[in-house]
Amino acid sequence: MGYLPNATARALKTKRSQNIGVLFVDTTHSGLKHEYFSSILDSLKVEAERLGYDLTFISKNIGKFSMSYYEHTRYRNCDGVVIASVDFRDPDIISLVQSEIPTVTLDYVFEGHSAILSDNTVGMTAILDYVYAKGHRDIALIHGEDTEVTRKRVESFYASCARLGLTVRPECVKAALYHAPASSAAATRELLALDRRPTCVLFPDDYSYTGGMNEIESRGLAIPEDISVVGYDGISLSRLLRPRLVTFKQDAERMGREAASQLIAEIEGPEHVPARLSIPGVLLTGESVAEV
Amino acid sequence: MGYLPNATARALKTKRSQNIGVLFVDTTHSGLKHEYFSSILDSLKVEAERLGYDLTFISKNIGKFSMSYYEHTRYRNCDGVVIASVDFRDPDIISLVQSEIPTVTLDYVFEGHSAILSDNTVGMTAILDYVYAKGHRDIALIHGEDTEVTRKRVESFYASCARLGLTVRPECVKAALYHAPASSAAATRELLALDRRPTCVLFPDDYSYTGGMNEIESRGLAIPEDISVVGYDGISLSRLLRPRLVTFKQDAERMGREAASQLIAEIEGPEHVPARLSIPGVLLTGESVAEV
DNA sequence: TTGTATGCGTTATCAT
DNA sequence: ATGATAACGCATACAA
Repeated sequence: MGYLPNATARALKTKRSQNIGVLFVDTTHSGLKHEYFSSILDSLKVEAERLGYDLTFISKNIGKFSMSYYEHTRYRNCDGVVIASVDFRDPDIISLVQSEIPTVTLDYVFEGHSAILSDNTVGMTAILDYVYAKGHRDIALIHGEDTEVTRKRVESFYASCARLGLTVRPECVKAALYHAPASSAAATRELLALDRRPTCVLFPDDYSYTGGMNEIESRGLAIPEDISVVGYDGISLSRLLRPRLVTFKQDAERMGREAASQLIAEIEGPEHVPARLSIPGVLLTGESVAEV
Repeated sequence: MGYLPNATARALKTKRSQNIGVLFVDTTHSGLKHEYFSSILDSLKVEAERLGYDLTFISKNIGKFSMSYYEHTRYRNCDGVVIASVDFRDPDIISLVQSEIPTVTLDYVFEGHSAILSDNTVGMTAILDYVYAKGHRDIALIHGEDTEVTRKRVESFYASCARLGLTVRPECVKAALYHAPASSAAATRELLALDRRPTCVLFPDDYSYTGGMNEIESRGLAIPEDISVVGYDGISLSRLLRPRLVTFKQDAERMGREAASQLIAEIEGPEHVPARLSIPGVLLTGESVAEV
């Protein structure tokens, strides 16, 4: 009969807000535009709402006042925080994680805290097995900036090459930035200028690949006839490019869902033990890798 | 010295939460994955935070309890709500807008309330002028589901054709769904089956176009040699497809920013008069429209 | 079972 | 100016 509960008053009393903080920092100002992250956010939202929680974005600055993430989380009384797409070495992030507030990180592990991980080791292994089976023996890698994800993929790249008996030429491993086509374009330019061109190039992600794609095509080279390429992420773009891009699809939808349920389990049952979930992906084939 | 303000207690006292509700309902479960909307959300977030407000998602159900949008907004004590990507004829939306809570809608006008509008009339006009200049006289339109945006575009399509002296064949205007490649694929199939094939097809949006693209290519037809195509939105995908898609870019970044500043102006100054902002876009050219 | 006081952390008001 | 106090709306603990 017209009565409306008031979450504010309830939260003040119970110390529980039924509200989850979300940390999506647009490092490169592409946080939410990256389909991998927007998919995670989407499923995170759906699952959190299903379990009775709302989502609030947590930022460093609220107006003129600058707060730490921890302070902002406390300020908003969030019961827990999902941390994704940030610099995990930021002391501010570290102190949030080490506080009393339950946290779940995506694609990064803090010892003793829950983490949802895309299996980058398996992903890179699957890619190398695929291109090896296609006959490639001289494979270049363009990797993203130095993060835990990158380290996993690079390690797996070297390990797989060793297992397959491939020698990796140092000049064929280039550093670039994630989700930045121009950066991968520059790395591609260097690879194409080598005396002996690799037969296949692995890109940091599907979107970055488009920078390399333009670079290759503008030189009059054909994909995959002249050079083979592989992406990472498996976003819808990879299905729409021609030739269709071989890539490793990360199950972003499941990652968001698991992050929500894991965090809420921790909020509601403090005895709940932190878990480390590795979410499997799947190799998507296409026409971007030639048989050699 | 370790003192932390508590937004909950402050909100309880002041009736102001410095928190803005966001309504992004995944009608087709693609809400946040649509680059147009994720761009809006991104810039909305940045601007709101700059002005000292946080963002909380508002949904219909919070756990087992089902609430109206209005109830949910009150429950969370939101100072205002940004409404995007929803069914604006939903009575629940209408009662939220008609309540005492300040609202700003995107791409829809409620009389007496603020709205941020992408200029669909100008967009469609620009497209028709462009394809007319390229020599096309037999143009087909695949439009999205019945919304205000669609109505604007369809009206502008007919008006532009009339102005240019083009006759529109009824069988060349097809209904499909936004952001649903399969739906546009079906419409494309019907158009291709016509005795007299139109020389140019306008799609509901860039992403939907990919459904039509596959349909056209699978018939062995070439774009734009056999048939010309135009998208809408100007998302990054449109710059990456080959041939590059002619499309009308909506300034999503500015729309999000204006929505935030407009809503906050209204929250902070109740005397603030509701505004109707039309945000201009720009035609992006490509190679998807042939000279005929 | 049903009802009534107390306090959560703020801000605003009032008296000093 | 400075400091004490009531009230915001709810949940909880306790009394009836």
